[in-house]
Amino acid sequence: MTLSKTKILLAEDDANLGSLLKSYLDAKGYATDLCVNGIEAYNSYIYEKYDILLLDVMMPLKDGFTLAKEIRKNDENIPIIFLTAKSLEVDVIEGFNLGADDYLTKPFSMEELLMRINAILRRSTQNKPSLPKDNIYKIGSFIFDYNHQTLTKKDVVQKLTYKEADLLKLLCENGDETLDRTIALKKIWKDDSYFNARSMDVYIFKLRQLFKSDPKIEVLNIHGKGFKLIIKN
Amino acid sequence: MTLSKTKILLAEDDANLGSLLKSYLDAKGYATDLCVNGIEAYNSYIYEKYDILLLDVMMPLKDGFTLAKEIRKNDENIPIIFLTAKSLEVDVIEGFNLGADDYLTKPFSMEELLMRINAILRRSTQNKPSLPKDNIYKIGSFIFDYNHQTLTKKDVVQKLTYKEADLLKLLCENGDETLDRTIALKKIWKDDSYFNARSMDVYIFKLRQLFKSDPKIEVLNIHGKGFKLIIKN
DNA sequence: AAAAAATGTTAAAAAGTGTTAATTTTTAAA
DNA sequence: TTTAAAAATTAACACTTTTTAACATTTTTT
Repeated sequence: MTLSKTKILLAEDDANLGSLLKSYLDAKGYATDLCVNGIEAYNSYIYEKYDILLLDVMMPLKDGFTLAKEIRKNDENIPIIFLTAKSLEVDVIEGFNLGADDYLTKPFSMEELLMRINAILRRSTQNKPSLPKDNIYKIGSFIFDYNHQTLTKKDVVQKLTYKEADLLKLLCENGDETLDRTIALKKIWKDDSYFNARSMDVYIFKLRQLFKSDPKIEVLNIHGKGFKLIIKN
Repeated sequence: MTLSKTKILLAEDDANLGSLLKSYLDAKGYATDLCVNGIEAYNSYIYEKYDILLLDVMMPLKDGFTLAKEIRKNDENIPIIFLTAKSLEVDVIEGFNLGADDYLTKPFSMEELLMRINAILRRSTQNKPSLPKDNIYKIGSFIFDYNHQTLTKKDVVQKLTYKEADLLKLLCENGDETLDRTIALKKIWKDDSYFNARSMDVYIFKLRQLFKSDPKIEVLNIHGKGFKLIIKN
């Protein structure tokens, strides 16, 4: 399963900064389209579906504010971050009045930009159509319902404990990627220590017990990294 | 009808800046609680329900980052803006890693702060369940009226005790989030002790008894954390 | 190949919760 | 003010979940 990447539209007329940002963001796993002026950016926006827009305010042909105004006519909701060298108060206010989610003044660190992008995406993608999260996963011949903490096979309902359910959910969410030990420990146990790690190993064992009736399901250990849930067919 | 205001928790040890911000925000229609140190802010957080937290990073007794870490254990989702005089890169990164939504470096204009608060609230309140009218909640086939302390099914009216009603209200307010034991104990019993915790367990049992005629309603225990009211469909 | 590190497995200890009933405290009626 | 009823707390015991400990096995490093 290939998870589709988050799409970013970057409108920046400074070629150096633009390509630097694009390659940084792409390296971080995003799919970034770089446009060098407002017209080009608008065309890209029309033809592609983006998750977030990074707009330079001062650009040739069409400035960032005008561009944002046009885009907002189509989409009230798409996240926008303005990037600008100007730090005049009035501009910041105007930016936010256009429904901006953030307003960064150059120079900024790329890492901070990344953090801010993620902070916004965290909120904007969780409110997507699938609003009430079902949290129901199909695992081989089993149905795993996280909200009700149950694992069902045919008509046999198995009640899961909180930790079992949490760990299984993390494994499910990771698809065929490896779930890192440290990530799981921080998310579920809130702390990555020796004993918590051993506790997690016990839970991995318990999950394997739960699934042992279905030989197609395997909780694979990646030595020194973590675990991966694979469903053979 | 009095529309309830958006509640802001402002933790700022500089008394001048603090009261300036509070009066500005209050004038803009928010209900702002000002705390002058991290401990006080944590207590306010426990006892009140806020829509957004503005945390100074450097505060006496407990710094903003530590405070945020503790709060995040209870609520992964509540919006947090850090306010700080430090502009060191590493702090910004740490702030966002704690799940911050924004990070403002002093001095900032109050208008910009307001804009940033609104930009975040716009996204975070989108998926909030609409507030119940007059403290009346629909729970599966039951109607729970907090003001009258009654639980009604069809035409059968059950009178609830104070503690039953208080606890049920907290569970309802939490939606499908887990109601933390410690939070419930501090809010209802005013003190988190062993015996109060056992008392609360007895009340959980009583609530389950009240709902046992509707198998779709479940008061789920999250081991070591608290309880969660879920309505199956 | 031996040592070290990581993981698998099982069992016991510790912590937390469910349930019932007795006791104490509070409330409201006489 | 006294007293019965209701509400809340405390106690007791059963049970569940999680952690810790111990030892076996596998994988990686030296």
